[in-house]
Amino acid sequence: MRSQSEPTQSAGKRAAPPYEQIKLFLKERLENGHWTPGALMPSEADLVAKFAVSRMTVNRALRELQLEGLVDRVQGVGTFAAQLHRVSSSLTIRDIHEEVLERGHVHHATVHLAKAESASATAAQRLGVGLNASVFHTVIVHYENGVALQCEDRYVNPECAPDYLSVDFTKITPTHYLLDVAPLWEARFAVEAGLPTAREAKLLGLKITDPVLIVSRRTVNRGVPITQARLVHPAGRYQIDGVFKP
Amino acid sequence: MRSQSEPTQSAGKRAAPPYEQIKLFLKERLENGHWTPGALMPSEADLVAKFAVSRMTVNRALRELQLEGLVDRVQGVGTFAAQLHRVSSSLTIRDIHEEVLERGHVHHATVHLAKAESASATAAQRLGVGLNASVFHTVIVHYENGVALQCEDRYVNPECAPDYLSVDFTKITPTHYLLDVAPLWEARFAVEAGLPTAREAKLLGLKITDPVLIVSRRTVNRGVPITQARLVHPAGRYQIDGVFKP
DNA sequence: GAAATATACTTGTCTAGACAAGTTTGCGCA
DNA sequence: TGCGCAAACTTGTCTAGACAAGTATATTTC
Repeated sequence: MRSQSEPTQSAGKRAAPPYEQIKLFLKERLENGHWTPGALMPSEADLVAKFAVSRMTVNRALRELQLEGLVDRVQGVGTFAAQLHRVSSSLTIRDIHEEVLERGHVHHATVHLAKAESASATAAQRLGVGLNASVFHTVIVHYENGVALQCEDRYVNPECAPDYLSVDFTKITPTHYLLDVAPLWEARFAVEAGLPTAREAKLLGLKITDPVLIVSRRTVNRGVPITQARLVHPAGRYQIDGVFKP
Repeated sequence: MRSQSEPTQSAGKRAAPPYEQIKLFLKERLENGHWTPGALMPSEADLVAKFAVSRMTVNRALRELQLEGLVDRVQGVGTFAAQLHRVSSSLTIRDIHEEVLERGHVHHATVHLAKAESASATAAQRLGVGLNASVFHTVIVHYENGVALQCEDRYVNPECAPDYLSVDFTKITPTHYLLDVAPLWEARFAVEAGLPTAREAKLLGLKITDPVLIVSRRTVNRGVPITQARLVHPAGRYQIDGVFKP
């Protein structure tokens, strides 16, 4: 017969493995403030005794909480409840198509430019290639339920995606396509406010004095630039959201 | 004598433990494209043989790569190189003081409002408390090297931080203070472009037609609202950056 | 040739040690 | 009373199994 604190099995659906039950127990204690940030938590030995499991099982639970940023561990000292500021302020920028679908809305795109060019100084600087290098350049507008949501101005390195220009970007986003053909290993991006260019204003149905949210993103693999995109969104029509709840 | 592929120890500094060496080996192979996303990677048994370690050691390496989003694992099938789009698009919003210091610059703050109020409809809605509930309200401008960078308009729940108004916010940021006294467990935030209010424009030295980057952030613990902040940044003076490189 | 079954392979998870390494606490001695 | 050392506690990491559970492959049977 298992002790009261021993990881148990419920009727019907399979119970979570003991290491997950221990994680959940500790998470709940953290959530209800039993240990405020900086507070010392029970040692591995304590938890081994409490849950009647092996130390490796307890260790896995604690290490995963540590990797999730919920606890801090110091060799020889102990395990402490963590302050959650850093982990609670993370957010993820999504592919526009996926984002719109997740809202239960309809995404469509119109292609306004798709051609090979010699890189201008701006293009070269944005993509990280040499002046006059051959680059692919697309300008696409994305809509949610018929409303312009994003103007995507993108340069692509032909070396990484030679067939880029033959793709129908009314059916698949460049982001999605490039994921398949040009896997990334590094990315840099920035989020800022600004004003649209005249062209962007026109494509988005804005005045050039209307504020926009600009996400710039550049991806690289093995030192080779893959793509650089400038994603422009009308203020009031688009925001990036984040939620944190362990 | 250790085999060629056995985790080894280098002269001088202590070698990484075997599980970390295996992670590094696999990361390097992933980085150089040896396995492109979706490709099947060696099984745990293969890696056990290759590195002459126990299966638990290999398992830990793979599981941590999985938690970092670099590989996908399917029980009974195998381990696969992951597509990195989602994990590569994450970024973290920092405390302004810490961010400025990290750039090697000087941060200072001026306090323009710090008082207890009855929550207006706007304040109540923003913080998630009842209309006319007592709330603390501060308006603070943060500078980097003397240049206004952020106007912070914040409401705080007195229940969570009763001594909030007695704090000198020219010496510590509200974010930092609240971290200590009112640990969070949940957070919601949004990043968008917009225009400043007349007051924000004045405090930031802007015209009300100048675009701004607005970060809204609300934190909660055990269902109780802690704080809500509207952080307004002049376009051109501030951006949120992210870098991804496993 | 298809279906059923067995076998093999793979990940998921656990145990019960073990030793390394770091830190804290307690004890003995000057 | 303070210092040095030993003991105890704690996390870091590893081993060598073991069994569970999922999937893929091979074999057997109809």
